[in-house]
Amino acid sequence: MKNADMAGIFEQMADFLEIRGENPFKIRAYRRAAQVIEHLPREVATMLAEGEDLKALPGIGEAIASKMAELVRTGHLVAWETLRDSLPEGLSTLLEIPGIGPKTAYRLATELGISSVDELEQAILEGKVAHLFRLGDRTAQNILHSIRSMRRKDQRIPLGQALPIVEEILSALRPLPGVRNLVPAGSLRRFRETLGDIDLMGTADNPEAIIRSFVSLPQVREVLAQGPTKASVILSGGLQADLRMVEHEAFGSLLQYFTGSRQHNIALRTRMQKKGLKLSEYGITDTVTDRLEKFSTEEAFYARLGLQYIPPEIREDRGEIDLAEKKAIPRLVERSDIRGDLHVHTNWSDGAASLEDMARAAKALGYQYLAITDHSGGLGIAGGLNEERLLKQMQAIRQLDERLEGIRLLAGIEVNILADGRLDLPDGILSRLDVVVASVHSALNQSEAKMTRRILKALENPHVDILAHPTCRLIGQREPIAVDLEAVFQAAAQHRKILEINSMPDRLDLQDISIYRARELGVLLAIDTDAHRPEHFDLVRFGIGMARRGWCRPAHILNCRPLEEVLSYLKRDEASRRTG
DNA sequence: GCCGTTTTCGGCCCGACTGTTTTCAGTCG
Repeated sequence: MKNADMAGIFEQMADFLEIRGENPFKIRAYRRAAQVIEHLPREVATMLAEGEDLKALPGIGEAIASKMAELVRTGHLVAWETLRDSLPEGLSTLLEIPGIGPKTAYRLATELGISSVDELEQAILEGKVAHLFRLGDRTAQNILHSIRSMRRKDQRIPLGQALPIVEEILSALRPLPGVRNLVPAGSLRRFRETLGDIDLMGTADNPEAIIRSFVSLPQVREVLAQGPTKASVILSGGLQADLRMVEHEAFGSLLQYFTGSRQHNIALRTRMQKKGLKLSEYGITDTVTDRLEKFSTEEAFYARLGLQYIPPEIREDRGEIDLAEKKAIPRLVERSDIRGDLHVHTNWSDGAASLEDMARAAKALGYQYLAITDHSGGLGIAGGLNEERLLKQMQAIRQLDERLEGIRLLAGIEVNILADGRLDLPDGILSRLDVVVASVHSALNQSEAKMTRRILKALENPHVDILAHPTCRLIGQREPIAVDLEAVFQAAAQHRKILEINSMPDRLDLQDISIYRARELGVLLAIDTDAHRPEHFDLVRFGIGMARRGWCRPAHILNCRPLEEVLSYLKRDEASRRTG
């Protein structure tokens, strides 16, 4: 049983209990547990096998810990099955419709016998829903509307698709007269890999005018709601975007509130409640004097709570509040820490730009070094390099490197890991390169055991330096390969290999919780772009976002180190392999 | 169901909006 499945079951437990009108705090406990499990950096099954006490996890007590153990041991949860069987069928499906909560779902199921979205649609059209007590025609039409818009769009979209849209909107609104602040909040600001909607926050002298401009942007397909300080719209891609404007003085608490995460805010408010402080988007209220204090910046807001500033990417209620109290939040990696890129392509293989163009683009960014790592040729990847062409390219790289001032070019390769774990270039030529990036591009459907052996074998090769996009996932398109990541991390730590954080927005691979775990195990990481054209260098911000979500400091990232240290790491690595 | 520098029992985050209502339940973020 994987963590994601287990989290799903506890989430459903919460839904079922809510439908049955159980204690709301019990329900919340199950939801919290589901969140915690979903974001664990290790599999629960592994933790149990190693004799760890699940009750040590936040939000997990006696009852839920034993249910988790039951799931791992038997693959079943009797309590969940009993609950499910006690309720009408199809309730979970109805709950997925926005605007339908547990109460409404239960009444639709029991009073009208509805068990699917199609049946619900039919019932609305026949006017049955509008006749239920406390549900009028208006509500019925709204439900119908959400059913139809739900069918139109896929739920969450990748960060990389959303960000350009957001930036377009921001650059249209920011120059308007009177605008003082305008920024994204929500999961976008926290750099979550997918988004359900877009939240924008702002302050302006004339908020209503900004709202009006927002709803009349060309990207807006439909206006869901529009008031003097808030509007919700559907963009042409089907994505929902909300804009909220507040007074300048309250911007800090607004931004904090809507950046979330929900779990972080709940933890924060619970804690401050005990100190007599009530937190909201308007500010902080002293519950004794009932006086509201406003904050124009997030920094001031956290400071008033006696906390160090907490970067948005780690606001997930995973211990950051305790650390902020002790002023011990780590200094997370930033873009300005990045000194080079160790995985890029050129038109020698499937890239779009020449060696020189890529090199100059990297230099323009102030990078100290750039590794050229085109594809190896064995597997039909467009223009992959065979041994002969690789030798020619090495020569071209060395020549260009001599000619170019201010940046060091490293000769490398992205070599395929074949189905049996061998590489598709011989050791002889790999040993002459500055850096060897290895990755899986074929036979993606292997069993977990086979795939794990395959990758471990590649990591045992003394010439391999970096394992690129370790799970091979494409967000929303291709599932990650089946692989025992814990074993990969341990092998990487043992052989002192580097794991990649691939910045391509549709990859983001490793993902945040894996980065967290790899770092914990002492694995060195590299934030690479896998750039295929100069503009791709900018994508590094996505990799940085992931690394920050994994609590990485610059010390955890190889390409935050200066050239000499990178070279000596790669070389020392080789020396240690020879002796070992 | 979880949790504890007020507590092993008695609490548990906060506010807005909507639609249906003459005071509020349900849903959402």
